[in-house]
Amino acid sequence: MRQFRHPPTSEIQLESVLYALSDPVRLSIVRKLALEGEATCAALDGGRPKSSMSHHFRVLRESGIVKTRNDGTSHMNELRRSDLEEAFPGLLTAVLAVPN
Amino acid sequence: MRQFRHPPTSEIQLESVLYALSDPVRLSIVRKLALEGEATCAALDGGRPKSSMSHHFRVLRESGIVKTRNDGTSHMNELRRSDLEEAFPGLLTAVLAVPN
DNA sequence: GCTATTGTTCGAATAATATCGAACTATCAA
DNA sequence: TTGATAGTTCGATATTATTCGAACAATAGC
Repeated sequence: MRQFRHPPTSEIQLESVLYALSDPVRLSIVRKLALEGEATCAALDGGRPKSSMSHHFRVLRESGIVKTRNDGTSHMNELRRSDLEEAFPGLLTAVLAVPN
Repeated sequence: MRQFRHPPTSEIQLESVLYALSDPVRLSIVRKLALEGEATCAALDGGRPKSSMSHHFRVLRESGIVKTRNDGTSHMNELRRSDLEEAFPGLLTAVLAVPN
C-alpha cells in the first residue's frame, strides 16, 4: 500500500495528541504498544472490525503518536516515543505511568 | 448559586482529563489559571458568550481539572494541581511546560 | 424591593466523531 | 494467476460536542 502521512516532530500538536489519547480504544492501543514495542493492527483489535481499527490508527498516526511502516501485507506500528519526548517532555511518560 | 459537582481525586479519569485538555479554549483557560492562580469565568472569556464559557468550565470541573467556588456573584476557579498530581503524577506539569 | 452583575441552564442548530459493512488495494505464496 | 491475508477507503448512521441566544437564578448594593 502507499505511504502514510506522519507529521514531523516539530509539527506535532499538543491538542491533537491529547485528543487522540482521550479515546479508550486508542489509549489501550498506545498502552499495548508501550508494553510490546511494536505490533500490527490486527494484533491490537480486541475483536473490533478492521475499519474501526484503521480509523483509530489513522488518528494516532496523524497526531504524531504512532509510526506505521509496511511489512509485507501487514502494517507494523510503533510509538514515536523519542519524538514525543522531544515535543512534549514527560507527557507520554506520565500517561503511560497511569495504571490501567 | 448552588454547589457544583467536583469528582473526588480517586474518581478523576485519565481519559476525561485528556479530553478536557484537548480543546483549545479549555487548554487556554488552564494555562491562564496556571499563571494567575485563580480567576473568575468572565476574566477568561476572551470575548466568547457566557454560555459557551460556562460549558467549558463545566467540562473542566467535571473532569476534575478545576475547582469552582462561589464568591459573591462570581465564581472563582482554580486548578486542582495537587489532586491531579496525585492522580496522574507529572501529567499537568508536562502539559503546562509546553510553550503556548 | 429594585437593579446590575455573574454565571447557569435550556433549546436548537451545526459540526465532528465513532462505528461498521462492503468494496477495494497491496502483498505474499503456491 | 489464483487465493489468502492485512489493511484502507467509502458511505451511511448514530452519537456526541460545540456554539450561542434567551430565559433563569443568586448575590451585592443602593
